[in-house]
Amino acid sequence: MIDLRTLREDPDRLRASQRARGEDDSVVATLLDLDERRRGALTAYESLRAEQKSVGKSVSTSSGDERAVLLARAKELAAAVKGAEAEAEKLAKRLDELVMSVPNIIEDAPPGGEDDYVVLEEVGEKPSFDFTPRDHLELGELLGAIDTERGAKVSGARFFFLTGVGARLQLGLLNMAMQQAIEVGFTPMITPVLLKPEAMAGTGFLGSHASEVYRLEADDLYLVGTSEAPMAAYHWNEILDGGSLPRRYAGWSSCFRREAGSYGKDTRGIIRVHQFDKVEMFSYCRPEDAAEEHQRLLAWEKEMLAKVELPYRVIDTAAGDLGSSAARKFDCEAWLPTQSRYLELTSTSNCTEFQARRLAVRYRDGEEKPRTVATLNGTLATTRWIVAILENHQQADGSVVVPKALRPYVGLDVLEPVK
RNA sequence: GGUGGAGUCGCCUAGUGGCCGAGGGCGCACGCCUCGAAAGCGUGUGAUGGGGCAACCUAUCCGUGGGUUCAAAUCCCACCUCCACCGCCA
Repeated sequence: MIDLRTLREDPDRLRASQRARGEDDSVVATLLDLDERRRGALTAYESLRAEQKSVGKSVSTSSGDERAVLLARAKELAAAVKGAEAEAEKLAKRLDELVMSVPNIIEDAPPGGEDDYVVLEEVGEKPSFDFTPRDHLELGELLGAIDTERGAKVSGARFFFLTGVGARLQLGLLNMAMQQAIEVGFTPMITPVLLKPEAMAGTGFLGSHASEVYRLEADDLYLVGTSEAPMAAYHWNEILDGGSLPRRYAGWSSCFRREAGSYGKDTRGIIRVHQFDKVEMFSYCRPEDAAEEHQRLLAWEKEMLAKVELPYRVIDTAAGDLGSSAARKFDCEAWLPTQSRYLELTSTSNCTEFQARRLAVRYRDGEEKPRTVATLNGTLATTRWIVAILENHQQADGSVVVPKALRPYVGLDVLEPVK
């Protein structure tokens, strides 16, 4: 959620951000008005309550007629306090709901919608084949690595089995990601994948993306779409020691997505699936360090992409295409030879204090007042990477060369067809 | 799933309707004492919202949410978490 104090001091910043996202900027005026009325109602309630407390006190020390008079007055006040409190709460609730619906204030993201991204960099060379390249599913079946047919039989569309070298490839890839993270000081984590409603709502995943989330009705729990959610909620309602920042976690989890509304899109293979595995970086840091931390996360993503020797580009996502928590987002997209397009492999977001404010994650230096931390996240590896690895490193006979850095983790230099 | 017990300020604990506007201890900070330190003594000690240039003032917070009452840490209801035991189970 955005900070009301910042809003009061500099409402134009939010107006500009809303416009860049292509959203309504009149919400600012509504917010300011509601905020003022709420503060007025709060003051009114507080003075009534103070009087009620002092009159109540004197009831206990008085007797006889005096006591009867005071008691009558106290009863009046009790009713008035109740009314004033209800009014203040009503306004606070309305303000709260409105504040929660406002997305984060962007930081330097290019204005516009989905297609208005800016390409920051292109890395590596797209492969050229002297044969007709096979797509990842054809390769996966040839290698005995991917079984979508049985995935569909057992669980339905957009489910799959990783078998044999497919399973080995994923384990190797994610292990390599974990190892890299550990080497630069991340705390490795294996997180819960079921979250309570409050935790899920706190991380912002029940907003506009609520229909993407699986819910277990009988237990009132949600399946996470990314370990960002449990890692963000990890320090929920805590005050961290300022000296411990930045705190970096690398979470390994399965991720679950309903993919509602994506019917007919990426239906072949394992590009868009209901369940996959991911190693995610998550960082808690001081707000003034967040932009720099964002660059670090991006650099670590690029390091991973270099290790698997994929051609890719880095894009600066446009404001209108950011999630509600993100102030800025960089995606790394690998080249997909058989579709002649780029496919998102990583995504790193700077959520500034937006996510942490809602979850009340703060830090303190010495005797100073607690301040809200900034949170950031970024992808280190996912199941989807297998798609790009298979396609880019394939050979004419259907075998796939394992990138050098990955070999020790997979235990194979080349994946050979099994049929 | 069942039964019983417990949740109070960073930690331990007092607290059975108004003297709790939460007491004490530990810890921590500052001061006194000391050549210096320890011990001892004294003072202070959280979060959040609102008001104020500020010192400060004010409201809320005793697991959470409701309720009773002029008044709730205290009484009532529901829920959550932890502990113990029983049952079931990978």
